[in-house]
Amino acid sequence: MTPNKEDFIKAIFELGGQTQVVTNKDLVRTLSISAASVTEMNTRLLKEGLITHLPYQGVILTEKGLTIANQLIRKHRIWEVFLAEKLGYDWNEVHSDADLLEHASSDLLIERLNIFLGEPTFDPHGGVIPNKDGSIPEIHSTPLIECTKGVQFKIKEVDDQEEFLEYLLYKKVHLGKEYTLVDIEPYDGPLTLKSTSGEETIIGHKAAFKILVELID
Amino acid sequence: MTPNKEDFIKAIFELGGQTQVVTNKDLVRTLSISAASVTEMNTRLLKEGLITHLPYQGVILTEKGLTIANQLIRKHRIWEVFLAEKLGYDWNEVHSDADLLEHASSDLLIERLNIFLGEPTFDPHGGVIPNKDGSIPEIHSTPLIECTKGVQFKIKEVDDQEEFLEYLLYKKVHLGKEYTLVDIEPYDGPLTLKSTSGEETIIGHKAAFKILVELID
DNA sequence: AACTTTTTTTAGGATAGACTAAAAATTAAT
DNA sequence: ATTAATTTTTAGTCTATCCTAAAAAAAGTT
Ligand SMILES: [Mn+2]
Ligand SMILES: [Mn+2]
Ligand SMILES: [Mn+2]
Ligand SMILES: [Mn+2]
Repeated sequence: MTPNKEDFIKAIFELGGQTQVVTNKDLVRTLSISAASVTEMNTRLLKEGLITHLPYQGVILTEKGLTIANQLIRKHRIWEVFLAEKLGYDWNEVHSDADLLEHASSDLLIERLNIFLGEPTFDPHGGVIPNKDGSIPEIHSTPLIECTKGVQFKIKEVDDQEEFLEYLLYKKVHLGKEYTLVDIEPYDGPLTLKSTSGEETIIGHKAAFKILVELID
Repeated sequence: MTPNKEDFIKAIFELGGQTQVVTNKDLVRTLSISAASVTEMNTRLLKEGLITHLPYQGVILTEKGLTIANQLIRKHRIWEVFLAEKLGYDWNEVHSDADLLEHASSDLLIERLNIFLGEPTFDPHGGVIPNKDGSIPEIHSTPLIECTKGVQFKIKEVDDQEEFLEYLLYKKVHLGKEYTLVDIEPYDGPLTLKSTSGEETIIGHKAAFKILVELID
């Protein structure tokens, strides 16, 4: 296993490759490599039994590939917790360093780091940290976009694109914060949130897809 | 710069390449690669102006190469401090993980980690941590082998080969510990040390080359 | 159904790194 | 001074990863 293969498998997973066929096009866009390189990498991973390949359609992860993806994500997210909690990174800064460190971490290192961090369950974006064996703890949260006017909720997880995190930082939206959804405009209009302390925040319709919340009874 | 090049330059430095010519043979032994691969890497580094090459003799680091070596050693040693102090590694365990992490560390990460660790001066083996700009703080210690019978000293630095560190762990020799050199046998014989608490430790002649001490007046 | 656009694959190359085997140069030993 | 042993270099391959350009297949449009 090499860093490139690991990142490739992780990309397939993040594009839904556990359940759906992921197209070469998507991987070209995500990894910023040529279409030819994607075809090549597919061939390699197929030979190693990490993916199933449907010619001219795309790829799906095998059980083996899925385990590798989740173990890499475990490393990535544990490093993110370290960077955020111990080194004072903001949540929009952690991604690129964790993306390198994840490939330079022995299993022993990760386990010791995990203990040092107090065996966290979530990364700084609310992403759940997979178990050592590659399995994933069950989580129970709803996309904000599916909420109806009037409900109360708590922020549980957000998309980890750097620009989106900067946007949330600007909007003062962070994990654990509680709001009431006071308004949601039709025709893909904006959402108005009101925090427990009374400030109102307006966020765009598309942002509401990238925020997962837990409803408060 | 790639991990391989970095490690190669570091190896040249550790073999004395700042001042002496380092032979291909030495690099073959240190890096466990073929002689042909050493010649090849020499050609590459020469082209980049990181080394001076004397055909059929060996290589010396240029200023540029030296800076890269010291900056890599800085990263390596800062990681070693982290592994030992925060994750509970013994001093014989830190090397291999630090050897990977050093290549996956942005400058920003290292500076933040350095601050988190309290800007340490030495690594767990007493090796001095180079400055950010690649310069090296002056240090003042003597090889134990050069000490004479009767002197008192404090352990300042030890060779960082894994087996040697295990040996020292077994002999209960650690950084900062103070001893009196009660006996040193002629004909490359053993040395007898007596700690302040009274225990006597006998160590081999060759081990005394790998231990640096500071004399206590 | 035929034409156009998009996507995937193939073909042909490039670079970094590492290997073995053979040739050339240097050093050591008669 | 030869010969022998060691070390370095060259030549020829290999794998992983990336690329561009062209061909083939699939999807979209009239
Ligand atoms: Mn990565
Ligand atoms: Mn994350
Ligand atoms: Mn290294
Ligand atoms: Mn060290």
